[in-house]
Amino acid sequence: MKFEATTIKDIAKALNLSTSTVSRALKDSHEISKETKDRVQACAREMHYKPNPLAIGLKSRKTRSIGVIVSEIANPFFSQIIDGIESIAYNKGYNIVIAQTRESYQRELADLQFLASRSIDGLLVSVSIETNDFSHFRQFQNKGLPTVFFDRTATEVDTHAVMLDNAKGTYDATQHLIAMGYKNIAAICSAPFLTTMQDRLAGYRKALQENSVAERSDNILYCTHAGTEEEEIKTGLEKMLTDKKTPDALLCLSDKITTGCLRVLKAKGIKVPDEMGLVGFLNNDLASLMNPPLTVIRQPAFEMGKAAIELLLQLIDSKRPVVEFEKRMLLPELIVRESSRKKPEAK
Amino acid sequence: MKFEATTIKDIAKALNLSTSTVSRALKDSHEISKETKDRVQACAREMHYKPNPLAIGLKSRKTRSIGVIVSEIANPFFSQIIDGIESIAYNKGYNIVIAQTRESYQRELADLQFLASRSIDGLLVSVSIETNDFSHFRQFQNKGLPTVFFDRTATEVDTHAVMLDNAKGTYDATQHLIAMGYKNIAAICSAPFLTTMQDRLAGYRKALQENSVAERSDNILYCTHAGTEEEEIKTGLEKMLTDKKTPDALLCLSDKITTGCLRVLKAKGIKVPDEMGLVGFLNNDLASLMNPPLTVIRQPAFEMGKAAIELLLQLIDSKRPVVEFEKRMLLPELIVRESSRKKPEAK
DNA sequence: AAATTCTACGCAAACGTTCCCAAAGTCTTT
DNA sequence: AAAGACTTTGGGAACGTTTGCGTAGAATTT
Repeated sequence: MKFEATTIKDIAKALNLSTSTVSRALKDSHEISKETKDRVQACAREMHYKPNPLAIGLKSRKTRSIGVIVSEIANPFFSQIIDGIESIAYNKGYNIVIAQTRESYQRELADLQFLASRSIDGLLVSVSIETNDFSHFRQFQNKGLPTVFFDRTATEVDTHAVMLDNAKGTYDATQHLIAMGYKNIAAICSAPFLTTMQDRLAGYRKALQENSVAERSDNILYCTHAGTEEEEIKTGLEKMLTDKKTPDALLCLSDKITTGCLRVLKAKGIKVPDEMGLVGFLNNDLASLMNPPLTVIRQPAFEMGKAAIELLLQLIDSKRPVVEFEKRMLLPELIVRESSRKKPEAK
Repeated sequence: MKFEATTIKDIAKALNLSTSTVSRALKDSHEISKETKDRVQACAREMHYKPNPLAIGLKSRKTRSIGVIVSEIANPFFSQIIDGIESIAYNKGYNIVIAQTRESYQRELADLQFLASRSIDGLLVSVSIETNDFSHFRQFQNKGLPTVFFDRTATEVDTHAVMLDNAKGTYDATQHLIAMGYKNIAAICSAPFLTTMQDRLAGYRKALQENSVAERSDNILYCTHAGTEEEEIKTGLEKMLTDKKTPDALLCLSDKITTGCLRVLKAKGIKVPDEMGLVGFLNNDLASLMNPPLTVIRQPAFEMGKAAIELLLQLIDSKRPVVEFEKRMLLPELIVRESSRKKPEAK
């Protein structure tokens, strides 16, 4: 029952040739006669010969597979990115090996070890929320593992990266909210370590400043668990709402925060947008069908995945060590819907 | 710059031993003295030795990686399944290699070739919508590739499978709609080849029969592209709606159909549930936040992924050829919300 | 003291490729 | 006609492991 694949040796034996000749004939080498090539190739087809990638990998030290580390596969944002990665990988004959950290630094460490020991040709990673030390990536990169970061990047590691223009995303959204008449906009963040969060906050602040709105520190809420714990959002929000100066709009700085906030508001019977405006990051096609239809900052996730693997392949294929690294910046899209409807002039 | 990993040979040289001794010491063989083992293991740790999986794979014909073929990575239902698969794979030291078909039979063929030639230890697959010939899977299975189907199974291939009790899902949903006062329930399907669709239709029919509701053939709409083409749903639905006997509720037999229908209804200004009840398959956490909150048939996707890989590992680990195959049936969950609210007694 | 068994290790083949180096044959050049 | 240059093929090492078999020496048995 055990299946024995046909090898180059089998072909050699069948045709009374040496393995080297067969190997060369198979790759259409110029130093093999047309006649022999034809015979070999015909025989290979007939015997359903498939090269053994392990043997090739062992010999060439290339595996034509790349590792991908994300925090959560089931998060639509990340699965859209993986979709983009796969679409390029498939065309280039690479396959992708996936690992998820579930936002744990320890898991990230383990995943990296695991993948790297599996001899991948390159690595694509979006760091976990817990991670604030990036030396493990630097270490593997120095050992010769081509690495590209996407979405959440590691500042301390010098390599290609693809990210959103996060500041622009929140800047546009905040400008929009202000234009719609919202006066007191709270920003709900996840973990402060993430460069994405820092940039998003910066965009928010810039827009406030440009409109001469004073920033209020109690208008910034950190939910360190990235909304994994809805409880965290709930208590944070409750505190904010019982405050004297309750915000009139929420700017949610990540996908999970956005849906988490909406859930909490709904549970507390707070009407969006009548009692509270809402804009947030969200990469879910269902945003337009929600109640209310959500104004979202949408990331070009698919394109981000494509860009990341393109940069990685470029790194892998480059003959000489790459020293100039590219930070590719993608533009967010503000999709305006009901949840940030113009405020009726409050008396 | 090129990184050279330390090998067993390096350790052997450093300690003046043979590679066989090192190899055996590393795996704690009884025929190596305690003393030597300690020395070898210490040295291995010190030199950061990592076994080369390609070499091991070449020797053992095992790679500790399994292939996964789904139609769309970015579909939340599938990414939840992949999440489940990964969670088990990680613990067992397997990694997962992912390919997507985008519902194309040709891609499925190519993906299978691609993955199988990559020497995976086993395969997990949910067939594409276009597929109605399963011989390619049978062929690889016969060659010794352990295969397990999930969600969309291949009837003609004799192996383990994990699926939803699809008939129960639609049966429960239809019963529910009838109980809520809906009299004329249309079923919106995707491709008729899929066993899932056939089973779902059967559940719908069974419920109709048990309630002595005559089935009307013009109440069944096939959207062969699985809602990839929203246009298809739209024209199909329009035809249905201009009919004399317009349905008063829609039963959507797949995730994409569900959201597609809702989108079309919304565009046409048809109010759900007041003018049209709606129940459908949907594995998206946002269903409760939608307008209206959707009554959905939810599949235990994460568990499905776990079950699938458990069965696969069982197949891989079994010493003797497995002849008894298990069809594991998971239960759907009907989550009742607003979109199937009780009908006010018409006139 | 010889024969036997153990213990602890080394040798070398094998997994399926690739590729450097020869070598045999043909063809061209002087 | 001899020398060189191609053309086409084969031999065999190497990639990093594992593993069957062999063996030297020690320990045990007769």
